Amino acid sequence: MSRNPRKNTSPRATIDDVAAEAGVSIATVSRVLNGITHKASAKTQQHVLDVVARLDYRPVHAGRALRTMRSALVALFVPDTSNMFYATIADAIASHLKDSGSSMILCNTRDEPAIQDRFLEEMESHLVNGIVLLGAVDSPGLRQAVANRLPVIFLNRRPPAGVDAPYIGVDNPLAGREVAEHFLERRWIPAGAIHGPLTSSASRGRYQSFRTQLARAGVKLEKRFVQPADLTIASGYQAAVDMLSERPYPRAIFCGNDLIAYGLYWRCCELKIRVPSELAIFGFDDNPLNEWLAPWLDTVRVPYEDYGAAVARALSLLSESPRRRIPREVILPHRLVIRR
Amino acid sequence: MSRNPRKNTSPRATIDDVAAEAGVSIATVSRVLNGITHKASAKTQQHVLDVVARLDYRPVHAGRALRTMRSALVALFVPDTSNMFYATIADAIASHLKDSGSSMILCNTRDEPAIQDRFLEEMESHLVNGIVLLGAVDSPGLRQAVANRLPVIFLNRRPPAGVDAPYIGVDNPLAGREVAEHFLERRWIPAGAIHGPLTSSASRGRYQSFRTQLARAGVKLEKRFVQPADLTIASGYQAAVDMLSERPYPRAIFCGNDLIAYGLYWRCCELKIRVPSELAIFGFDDNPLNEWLAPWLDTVRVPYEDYGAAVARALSLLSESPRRRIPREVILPHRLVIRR
DNA sequence: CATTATTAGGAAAACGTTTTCCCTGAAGAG
DNA sequence: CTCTTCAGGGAAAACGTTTTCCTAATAATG
Repeated sequence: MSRNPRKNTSPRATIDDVAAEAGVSIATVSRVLNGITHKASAKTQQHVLDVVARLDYRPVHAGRALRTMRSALVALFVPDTSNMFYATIADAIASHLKDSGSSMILCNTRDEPAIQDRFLEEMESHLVNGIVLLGAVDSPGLRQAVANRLPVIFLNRRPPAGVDAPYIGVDNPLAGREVAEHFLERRWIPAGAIHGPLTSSASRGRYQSFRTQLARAGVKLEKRFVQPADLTIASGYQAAVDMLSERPYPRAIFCGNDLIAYGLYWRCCELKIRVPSELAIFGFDDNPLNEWLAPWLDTVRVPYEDYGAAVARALSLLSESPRRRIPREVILPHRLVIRR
Repeated sequence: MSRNPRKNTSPRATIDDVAAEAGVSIATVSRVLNGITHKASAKTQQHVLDVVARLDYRPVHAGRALRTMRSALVALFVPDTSNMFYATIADAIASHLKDSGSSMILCNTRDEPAIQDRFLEEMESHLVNGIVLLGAVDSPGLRQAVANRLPVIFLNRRPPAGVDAPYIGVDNPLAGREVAEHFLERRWIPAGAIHGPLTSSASRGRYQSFRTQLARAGVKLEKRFVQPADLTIASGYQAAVDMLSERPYPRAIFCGNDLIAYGLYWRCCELKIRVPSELAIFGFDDNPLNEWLAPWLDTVRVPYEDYGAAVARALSLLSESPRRRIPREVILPHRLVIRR
């Protein structure tokens, strides 16, 4: 019978109300709701479910979390919310999480270690079931978190050296080589590159293997045709200003991501450089806006949609067997997108 | 002294550990951490804080939530995560929430009532401190939620008729009138419009007062120069295909938002219509990408940044005085952005 | 028939907080 | 000196779950 006979004043029914109304104990209600079928007869189960529906009972997560020390929450860390590429991945992940009953807390780290660490602490306090680091940056708190066995997953950027945690992403070095091959086929020489921060494994992998693959074919990147940039439009624009300060221009430029490519394109417009006939631009990510706003852009398509399922799968493995071996990395397929 | 002498095996310290270590009761620890200064001497407070720091203690939210029936969570409902306009607002809100110690759960409703209702139920179970509806859609669950006194706030779109809840947003009808005035000044006649779903108070307000203001000056919108669309690029493109199927074209078109304008622009490019000299395009929102990708677009700037503070403020009012009168609406200033 | 195994379910402990009482000692008022 | 007030702090209840034991009745086995 109900444990707590006090009448419930709030508009919401609790498990006690359900138990009282159904004439069973709260243990039974809990078990039925959690699908523990072998502890209650079919008749009882159905009866409880009926009462649950009638009272519109829904368990409060806090109670469950307190008992099980696991919440129905997953945190997604994103370095830049304004990048649609990340937004799309966030959406894919959120929709898969919803299928497994979890909600997603969004944390914008702005690529700053201090902010990331504050969020890591906060998410630990929330007992989140997973911390998905889309574009993590190295930080003391990150290493601490992994050491404390927090359920972290690295997305898109590999864990920093010495940190052992699962990784999901594309094969950046392979993609970089393929882009180089494309440059060579098209005789896009001299070639240039505006690469992202080399502290990021993704940016580094793309750029370095692009460069070495060209070198293998005897093509050197001129020093002034290589510029670093942050992964933003503004930064790409600035790099373009520097690189295109005098002629001759490179025949084509490989950019660390699509936003950099947007910035470069803007500068090309200002300089009346025709894209791609005069100067071709190659990006990375295949930002969903490209189709409409950047038909001039060749790029590497990263399979957003697949991220959602991959993350959901990794998280479920992580939670059901925190200590067992789970795949250390999942490599998703990319694809070069060449626009006419 | 400590209530629970059992040794804590987990890596994380609990309030019991802190109390034991500091030689005080858990009540005192709790009070110190919550800033109840008049229940502990300054010396005790400092001592407790020292121990808290030494043990790296951080309260588990679930315990607190269970006791207080309020979590440190706020839900943000968004109709379309892939719209950078919404992403930017989400970011502004999240960063203000973080300042007040809350985290943000992101819910993508896809503008569908059924999905919105599922999220509403889920968020109620999470005991969220606020549900911020950025672009709400009418639904049974929404009315239920307001009736149940859930802490909802309407952003950008007003609550549906008969629903009493606070609203934060711009003055859409005023903006629509101003755009009409601009059209008249520039002699942009004949004018056209691709408006968003008229079920949305925002889309309706913009479009209708644009139309009536033109009418007041004796300018009628021709029927074939008015098309409905969803607030997406693809839908804007489709509307443009229909509207521009034959000449003559309108001199300028007012779009329900910037994404529609992007779709329209794409069609103009296909048809070799010069923008804006031949056909001017006016959008709404001032998508952050415009600066770089859509220099041809005039638009209405909605003050993203102000949304964060306004929401944080409304939420704090809502939580500290759930029944007291709080402002029924907060109107933020907009501004016409006219690009050369 | 006597024993054992199984099924169905309940009582109560636990999870980590906050908060309501309550108590003690000391200071202040008369 | 007695009475009141107040500052400082503790014990324990409560929040809503899940889960570990435990028990009673029934079914299976010898």
